[in-house]
Formats: sequence, C-alpha cells, structure tokens
Amino acid sequence: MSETPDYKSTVFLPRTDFPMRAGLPKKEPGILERWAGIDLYRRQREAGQGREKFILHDGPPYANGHLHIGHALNKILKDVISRSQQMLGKDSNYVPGWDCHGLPIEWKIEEQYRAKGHNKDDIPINDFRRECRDFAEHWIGVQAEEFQRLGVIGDWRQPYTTMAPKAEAQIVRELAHFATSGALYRGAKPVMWSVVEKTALADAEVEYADHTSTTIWVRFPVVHTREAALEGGSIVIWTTTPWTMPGNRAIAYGQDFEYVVVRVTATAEDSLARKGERFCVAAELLDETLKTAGVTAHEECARLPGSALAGTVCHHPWHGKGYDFEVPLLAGEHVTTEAGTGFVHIAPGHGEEDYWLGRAHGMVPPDTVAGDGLYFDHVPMFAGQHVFKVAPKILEAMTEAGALLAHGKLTHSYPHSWRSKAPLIFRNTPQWFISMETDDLRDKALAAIDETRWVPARGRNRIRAMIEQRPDWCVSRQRAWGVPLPLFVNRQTGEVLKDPEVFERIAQAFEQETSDAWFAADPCRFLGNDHDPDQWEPTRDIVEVWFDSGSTHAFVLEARDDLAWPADLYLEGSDQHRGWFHTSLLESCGTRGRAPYKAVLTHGFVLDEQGRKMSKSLGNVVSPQEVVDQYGADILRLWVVASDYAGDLRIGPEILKQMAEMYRRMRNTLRFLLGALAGFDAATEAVAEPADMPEPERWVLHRLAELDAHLRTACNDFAFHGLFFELNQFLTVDLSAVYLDLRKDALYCDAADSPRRRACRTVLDHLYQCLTRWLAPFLCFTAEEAWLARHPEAESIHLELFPDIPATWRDDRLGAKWRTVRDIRRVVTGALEVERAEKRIGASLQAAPLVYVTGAHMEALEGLDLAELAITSAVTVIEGAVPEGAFTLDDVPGVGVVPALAEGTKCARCWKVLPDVGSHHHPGVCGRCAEAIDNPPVSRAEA
RNA sequence: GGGCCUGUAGCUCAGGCGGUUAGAGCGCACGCCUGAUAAGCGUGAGGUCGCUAGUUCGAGUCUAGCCAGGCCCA
Repeated sequence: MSETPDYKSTVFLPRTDFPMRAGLPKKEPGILERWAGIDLYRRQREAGQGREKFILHDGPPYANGHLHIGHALNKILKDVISRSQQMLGKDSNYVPGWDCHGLPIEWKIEEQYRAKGHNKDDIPINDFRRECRDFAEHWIGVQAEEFQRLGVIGDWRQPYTTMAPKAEAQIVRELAHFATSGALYRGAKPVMWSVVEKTALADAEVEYADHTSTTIWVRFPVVHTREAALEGGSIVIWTTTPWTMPGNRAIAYGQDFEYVVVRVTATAEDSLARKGERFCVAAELLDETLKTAGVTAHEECARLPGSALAGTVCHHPWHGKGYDFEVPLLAGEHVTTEAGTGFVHIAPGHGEEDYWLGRAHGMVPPDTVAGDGLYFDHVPMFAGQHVFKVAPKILEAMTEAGALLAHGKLTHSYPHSWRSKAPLIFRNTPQWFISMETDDLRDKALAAIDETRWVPARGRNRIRAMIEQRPDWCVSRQRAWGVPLPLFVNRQTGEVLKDPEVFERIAQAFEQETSDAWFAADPCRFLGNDHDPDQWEPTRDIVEVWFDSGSTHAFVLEARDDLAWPADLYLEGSDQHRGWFHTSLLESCGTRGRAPYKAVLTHGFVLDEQGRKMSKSLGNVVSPQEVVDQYGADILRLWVVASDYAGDLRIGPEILKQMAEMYRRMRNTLRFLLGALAGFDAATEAVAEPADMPEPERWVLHRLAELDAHLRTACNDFAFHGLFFELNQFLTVDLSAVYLDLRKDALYCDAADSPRRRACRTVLDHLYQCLTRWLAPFLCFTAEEAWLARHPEAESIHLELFPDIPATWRDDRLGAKWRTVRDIRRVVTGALEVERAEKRIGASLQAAPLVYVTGAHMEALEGLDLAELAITSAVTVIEGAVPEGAFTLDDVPGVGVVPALAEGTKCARCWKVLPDVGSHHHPGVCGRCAEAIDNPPVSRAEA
C-alpha cells in the first residue's frame, strides 16, 4: 500500500487578508483619514453633478456639551438616509448645523462670572456675548469631531450656525417680514417669575415640587343676571393663590357643567356661611363645598346649565375699597369640576389661561405685582406687601368684606425655581408676539401640514393638534445671548417702525459685524436720516432661539446654491413636533406660505434595556463615545438601522452584544466571499446568464433580486429594521447554512475551471458586489474595508451606486420550488442528527441515506442532486410510501429518511466516501479529485 | 392632571379582513466538524401575547378600564 500524499495544497481553500476580527475602534479612524485624504465629500458632490438633489436639512443640535446617545441616533439615521439616497443615484448633499444662541450657554457664562466674583450686570453686554460666542464655537468643534467619528459625512468644512453673521442678518430680514405684515405685535403675557432672582424663568428652569398653599372659598356678589335665582345671591370661587385676588377681573365657568343655586338653612357653629344666604356652585361640587363651608342644611333654589350664566356680572368682594369694577362671568375651557366650586377666578396678569381668556374679552391685564414680589403702590389695600406673606391679610380683608365662605390648606404640585428652589408666581410682562390669526398663519400652517408627508403618519395628528390650539408665538426674551429683536418703537404711540430700509441697514450691519452691532452702534446708524432717534426707541429684547432655528431653511437652504428649498426631509426626535418642525413650519408659512419641508421623519427616544429613561442616578447611561471605543461606530450604526425607531428604542450591554454578534455574521460572510473569490477574474471566468448556471446559483440570484426590491422600498420608506432582519436571515439561513455550506465542496475540490465552480464564483462575485454596496450606507466603515480588500486601486465604495439587478435574476417559481427543497433537506439533516447522537456517524459525508418522497417532492428535486444539497456522499431518492421506522418531521408529510452509511473509502482530498476511491492514478482520491489534481489552474493567482 | 404613543420568548423583530399546537434570527444548552477555526453546521429548551373585564361559537388580533414606560404640555 502506497503512502497517501497530503492533498491539502491542491485544495482551493479561501485566501484573504481581510481579518476575521475587525478591531473597529482602531481601524475606523484610519478609514476616516483615508476619506479626508481623498476629500470624499467633495468627490461625492462631483459625482452627483447634474443628478436629482436630495436635501436632508439638518436640525441643529445645541452647541453646549459632548454628544449623547440621542444625538448619535439622530445623526447616524440622517447619515444612513443621506448615503442611501446618494447610492440610489441622487445628489444627496448634507450640511450639518448648530444652534448657538440661548439660555443654557448664557447660564454657563454667568456661572463662570459668578465663580470669579463678578456680577453679570456689570459686564459690558458685548463682552458677555463674546464669551457666549466663544463657548459655542468651542463645542461646535468638539461635536463636529464626535459626529465625524460616527462616520457621518457632510460639509463639515462649511457647516451652518445660527450665530454666523449671515444667519443673524437673515433672521433680521425674516422678522422684518412679520413686522411689516403687521403680524408682529406687542402684547403682554404672564410668565413664570421668580421673586427671589427677580427674573422670568424659561420652561427649562422650572421644576415642579410639592407646595402647601392657603385655599379660599370666596363669594362674589351678583349684580346683573338673567337668572332670577341668582339675584341677590353670590358666585363662589375657589383658589389656591389668595395673593392673586387683587388682580381678579373675571370669573370663568364651564359651559357644559350643571350649576346649582342653594339657600343656606342651617350652619355649624364655626361656619362662615350665613343662614338665608344664596350662592351658586357646580352641582357636582355642591356636597363638598357645603361640607367645607359648614353648611348643615340647605334647600335647592334652582339648577341651571353653565350656558345660562353668560352675561351675569358680579362685583369684586372689595367693591367700594378701590376695587370698584365689574367682574363678568365668562365661559372658560379650562374649568374643571375636579376640585373647588366649578368657578375659577380669573386674574389676567397672573395666569396663562387667565391671560388668554381675558384677552379674548378685551381685557388689559392689570399690573399688580412688581418683580420683587411686592404689590405696586397703586394697588389698594395691599401696596408694598409681599405676595408670599399676604395670605393672612387677604383672608382678613375677605372676612371683613363678608366674602370669605371657607378657607383651608392644600399640598399640591407647584412650579419652583430650578436655582433657588423658591416657589414661582405668574407675572405679567410686555412681550412681542407673532399673531396666529392676523395674517392667517394658523390656517396656512394647517394647510401646509396636510401637504407634508409625515413618517410615521401619526406625526401629522400630533403637530396638527398643537397648531390648532397654540396661542400666538411669543418671540421676545429678556436675555443677552441671542439675535437682538431689531425693532424701533415710537416713544409716544408705541407703534413699530416698519421701514424696510431700516431693517436692511440692520441686516447689513449684522452681516458685517455680527448682531453685537445692535448694542455697539448708535441707533442713528440704522434709523438713517428719515427717522428721529428721539422718537424711536430700540428694543432691548432678544429673539427667542426657536425663531433662529425656525429660520434655518432661509439662511441655509435658500442661501446656498448647492442646496434647495424646500427640503426633501427634516428628521428629528418626536419632541420636535413642538420644537423645530413646529417653528420652522410657522416661520416658513408666515414668510413663504408653505412648509420648508416636503417630508418629516421622526424617531423615538433612546431608553435603557428595561425601557427606562437614562439617568446618571440610575447608572444606565450609554454614551456613544463608550460604544465607539469598545465596539466601533459600525456597531452603533447597526444598532440604529436594526431598531424600529418609529417608537422608542433601547440600548444596553446585552443589545450591543447582540449587534456585535450580527455584525460578526456579516463580516465573516464578507470574509468568506473574499477568500473564495481569490484570483477570480470576472472577464474570463464569469458565467454570464443565470440560465447557464446550476439551480442553487439561480436560487441565490433570485434571493438577491428579492432583497434588492426590499432595499429600495426600505430606502424610500426610511425604514430599515425589516431590511436588516431579512438581510441577517439571508446571510444566516440562506447563505451560511445552505448555499455556502453546500458549495464548499465545489469551491475547494472541483477543478479550477469546472462549470459548476465557475458559476458558483460568479454568484459569489455578485453577492460580494451587492452586499458591499448595500451595506455601504449603513456599515460605512466595514463596507469600505471589504471593498478596498478586493479593489485596492479603487477610491471608495461610497462613490458607487447600488447595483442594478437584471430582471432575469428574479424567478418566483424557483423560489417556491426551493421552499420544498429546503423542507426535504431538513428531514435529511434531522435524520443525520439521530445517527450522530447514536455515534454511527460524525461528519455528514459518512452518510448516504435513502430518502422516500412523494411525486410532488420528486418534482421539486428535478435537476438537483440531493446528496450535494445535504452534504452527504450519496443519496438514494425513492418515490414511494415512507417505510415503517423511517425518520420523519410532522410538518413535512410524505418525506421519510432511512439512514445508511456511505459505501467506499474516504477520499483523501474531498473527504467524500466513495466507491471509486483508490482506483485512480493518484492514490487515495476519487475520480473528480484525480482529474482536478491533473488540471491545475492556468493563472498564477489561482494557484 | 391633559394630548400623542408603546408594551408578543433573555434580546431584536414577524404575526392582511379575529379561526386549529403564536413564528424567525440572535443568545442559551447539547452535539458535530476541524479545509470560513476566537469560525462553520445540526438539534433542543424557552412565551399567563402588560393586567382585568366585555363583544363573539372563537381574541395576540375588536371594545372599555387599569398597570408600567416614553415624548409633549400643565
């Protein structure tokens, strides 16, 4: 017996330098450098010349800290969409931007001054603003680095910012639009006010905490009414803020509530109620009110609907003591019957809803409380007193007036200052508003909502509801860091100067010198010769930052030649229905009559693995920097596209591990393809037509055609998680477990130029071409790495397009046929597993089972070699009844497998067990292998 | 407190008009291979479909309420 040689060197094993382990955290920065080196962004623009544009307009993040996971989600999603549109054949130009003005930065700078012992008010305003500007500048640099590390491609050399001189200038022009149309007006609004810090607070500065308030039930004597039962009686209101009583100007009732008028017939000893008096409260709250007031017996005089109260007028309880006005009853939507009396006392200077209700009825809010919490000198009875200490005196005065029906204490959730923790008050302040009605802004916005595509569709309802009921847009802020409100107000008439030339002079100055010019320059410079500076007073407010970002469409999309207006897509978290989507819509509808976007995509929020909000105290915060350092940006990107971001999404250690697992499968598939394609030359080796290929190859091409359709749908719908699920399924089930597994034999052992092997390598080449390009928008680093591994001379996969899939690849009949084939295969592998467990076989090539099938199955196997499919050395297929004892699967009726060992000897080269092994001139091998050894590949690359 | 939304195996997701034992991949357990090898293949165990009522012959799928969580607003 001759020695059997080692044939391993004659087998075509995979050869590639593409490493199994990615080492992404180290590798990705190198790829980024390469992109910077070839100026990939610029090359993409050149490649996109003349193509249809796709403009995803970036919603500007706020420049004040490191990125968190929500930023990463948002930016990666934008990048993935932008890149996929580019590869669909468009010119997808993405210009990132930043929101720079506003409170959080102002706070930070204030804090720095305080730390140095300076008072903000002592600093020249433009020095202060300079520091804010520098601060924003710094964080823009940091965030730009962090975004780019995630693989986000865009015009990082010329991003936009809301504090750029051109942006500030355009914001002036946008405001001029509203000012000249008359939509901008000066009004008054109660704002959350801290009497400790003597300043208005923004929403973000307010926190809610428990607070104990004095509650009072107060009679308002009725002086005019249509209801006889009310004559001579009183309306009882309930409030938790007695200090607002001097500001009372009206009483609100619920239009649809039932009210009842009662006469008191008996009272408890300490009751403030009087026998014989009549008063009115909501029927639902009568019992509680009577109990609180110590009324022990009563009779009902009348029941009436809320609507009957219209036109009823009361006197203020302190009528005759300086409060000599009428207090009308008004229908109010915010009245509830959850607590109180069903009547809400209205102080238009001290509550948002009060203000708007008063405004709707032409009331001018009275000024009652100064910034330090003291009543103004002109307030009768309480001048100079502090609102937080006045409750006992109010009670006393009410009692004296005979108006107090009851009082108590209530602990409830109440707004407090974030800084001082002191309770807040609502205080009336003059502000500038853009009217929702004057110029039909509300109607325009609602119409624009209908013309916009909202993804997911529910976004439409959400923003619609907000626009329908939102009050006028308050655009002024009493702060320092922002675009100055560029208005001149007539000192006598209060009228706004509407001269377009003045606005343009302001804009020009801002464009030259930033908006600091407003504070530095003499007003004459803007007013010119036509207007007397003694008559016109410049405003000292700044523009609220939402107006800044709401104008980005103007100073970015319209201003840049390489972009387009309106945008194809705005894409932000669902909170932006109230934010950027909302203000951009209003701004654009007000100035241009339509939305600045054609479509709006929203994603949810990132939560931890348990679905909870991330917080430092819970210790469940996942930072993008950590993920990038530990796993790499491609893993984070995979997480984004594999998640269903229509709702909230979760991230945590286990989820990331799973993503890394999925990535491994993708990477190893690419690696296998690269290895198996070593030396493949499509020009000489490829099989052109599917018709000339074996069926497994045609089936894979069919699956690629299906996936291609799915990919294009996913890109157009901006929804990728279904695609990634199917892609993973394809790689795992179709390729790794079936096609690649069964083709290893042909790839490794067939003669280099066997038709079967050539067809297989052709398909592997298609697989490689498709997978690398398909993955490019998503796993932008790995796709590039895999692309360059095979095309070292190429510039970048990101200059390629998605491949065009020939229509001939799609074969739905074959797809159906293969579902049956796979069923049969499952029965065979199941049967082999039993043999394996019984230690009768190890490798499947030791087996040569008998497979019993029906006629239908026989048809499905037509043209196929079941042994090849099942990776056994032989198979005998028998059309006929399944014999007793054969292996079967419940869900594959009609198929039975009787195991048998393959006959013959194991081929030393291909490891199949075959009868002819040893009968050829090369010892220990089968006929095919003997021939393959004699016909080594022609090309050197193949060797 | 109000508006919008979410809740199917450990994880990510499927489950047209309500209809037999609720699916997949990953992970896990066990086994195989040792020519994709810190890889590959196979088999298996995992679910009161958030909870409770109701409609129905029949509900993960329809209705109501509740619970938990998220976003926005107060």
